[in-house]
Amino acid sequence: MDSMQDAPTDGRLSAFLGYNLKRALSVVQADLAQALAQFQLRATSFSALLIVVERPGINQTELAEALMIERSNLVQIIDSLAGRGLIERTPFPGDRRRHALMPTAEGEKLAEQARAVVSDHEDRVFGMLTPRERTDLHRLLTKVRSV
Amino acid sequence: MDSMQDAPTDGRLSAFLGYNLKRALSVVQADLAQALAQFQLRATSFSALLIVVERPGINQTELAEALMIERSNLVQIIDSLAGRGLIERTPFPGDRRRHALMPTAEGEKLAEQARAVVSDHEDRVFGMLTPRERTDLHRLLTKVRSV
DNA sequence: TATTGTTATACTCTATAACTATA
DNA sequence: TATAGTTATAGAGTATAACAATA
Repeated sequence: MDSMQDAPTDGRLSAFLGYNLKRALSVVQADLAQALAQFQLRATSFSALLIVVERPGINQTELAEALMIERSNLVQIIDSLAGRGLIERTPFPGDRRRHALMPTAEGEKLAEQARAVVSDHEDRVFGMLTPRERTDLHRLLTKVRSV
Repeated sequence: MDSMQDAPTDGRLSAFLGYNLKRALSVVQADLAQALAQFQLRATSFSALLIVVERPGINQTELAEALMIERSNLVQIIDSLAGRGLIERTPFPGDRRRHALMPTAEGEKLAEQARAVVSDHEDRVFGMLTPRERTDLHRLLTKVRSV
């Protein structure tokens, strides 16, 4: 059969989708980390910044839910972004427990620059896929993640 | 257009393939960890055991390369599997620096049981995909991971 | 009583440097 | 000099419990 694959060094593990998912992600993450280093952003702080720019006024509980991380682990990420003047914790109208997270002008500018760099990164690491394959992969991953 | 998606709470982040890759993997990993808990195996120790069963006599450097992890981080994984009598470090013929890793009978048995459980796990987390979609996803991930 | 943000803590995963014994 | 296995360590990611302020 010409659908036989060359035996990879990780053998039948390669038959598992989950294993290939992990190996693919590790390739992508390594390139992304390098791409974001110039902005001193990690993957999660980039994601957090992007959402604050897109949904100004969001609070930390909502942001943690959107990113699917713990509230407690978000604190230091917000601390870092706020410390660099990229976002601000402002009073939340009508509820003094909450902080309305707002991007600064500088934060919006950096978010846009970083977004372009991440777009280039995606073209790089997914460049071996045809446009059709990329939309297929996107659709399949979306299905899996929303189980 | 009916290809419009409902706006997800993570907004335009969802347009990035890498982000969906990460979210999909986190769903898969959570289910896998639960599935392997009954064997007191983690994802990586399961993978290591499977490869030793498949490639008896492999040494630690080769195993680390096959799993794409650091040799140093493999040591405790091997310690744990060996401590449970699932594999053994045996003398490597002709080179006393190396260990030839060999599965025990019990190790082979557990590997087979765990493999079946992981197969069920994959049917569970990828069950919303058609067989065709699953092979498509496998092919696309293999392309990405081998960049 | 419940929620928001926060602190502290612990566990896993990952990466690097340095050591030993062997080659 | 180089390689295989090992130890120690530090950074990052992740999860849980508990607290103060506020609702």
